[in-house]
Amino acid sequence: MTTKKELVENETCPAQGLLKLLSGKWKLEIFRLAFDAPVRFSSLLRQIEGSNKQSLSVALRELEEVELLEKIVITAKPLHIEYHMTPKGKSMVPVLKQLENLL
Amino acid sequence: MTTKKELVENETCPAQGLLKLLSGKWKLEIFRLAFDAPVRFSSLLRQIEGSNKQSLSVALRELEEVELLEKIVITAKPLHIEYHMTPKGKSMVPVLKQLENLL
DNA sequence: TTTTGTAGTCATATTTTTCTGACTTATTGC
DNA sequence: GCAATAAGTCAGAAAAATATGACTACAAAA
Repeated sequence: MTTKKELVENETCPAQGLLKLLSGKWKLEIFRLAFDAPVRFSSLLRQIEGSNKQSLSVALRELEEVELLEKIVITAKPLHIEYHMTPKGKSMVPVLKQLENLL
Repeated sequence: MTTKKELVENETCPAQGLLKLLSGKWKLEIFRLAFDAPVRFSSLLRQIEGSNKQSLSVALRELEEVELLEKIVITAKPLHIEYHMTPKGKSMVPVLKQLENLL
């Protein structure tokens, strides 16, 4: 059995794991949209042009696995699913902003 | 003609470009080693196990292009080449460290 | 002068990531 | 009941990233 911690410890560079959390063609964009408001599968598919079901599906699952997003089933009116940014996700935002300012 | 700035502005998410600077299998490790001391092609090839000439060559060129490393020809004794971390590179280090602490 | 070390390039494989299109299950609106 | 929307899965195709092995050019050492 391989835990998340072991995976990170196997990395030669500690930041590598962190960078990986957001590596992938669509993850960062999904993440940014989720910062503004909870996101939904079907609207992401429409909003993010050039994206596709499969890739978004994988990206959302992985963002969930690393606990940057949380999947929530809304059992109201038109019953749907939302992905919310977690506290861990929120904690990354200021660091990412710093990165932006560096360029 | 496409400038670096245009490329960045085409990104939907501003941090995307930044994350890309260090995306790739070996870049972050090269970058970390270059923080400790200037690095050389042949020693990287020995130090970074699992790596190969081609990939290191490409990674070094790209790190140079985005101005995180600078290539310097040492015309002394055994005439060789060193890659030095630039001020821009150095400025990223504390942000990367913050990222590490986030996990 | 033949070998060794450094710093690569080039063409070609192999691997990994991403995309496409068909299909599924459940709910809701008409 | 019938079509539409939401949220996917799956197999296979295409594209992008990495790796391999052969080769080059130059300098220095034996």
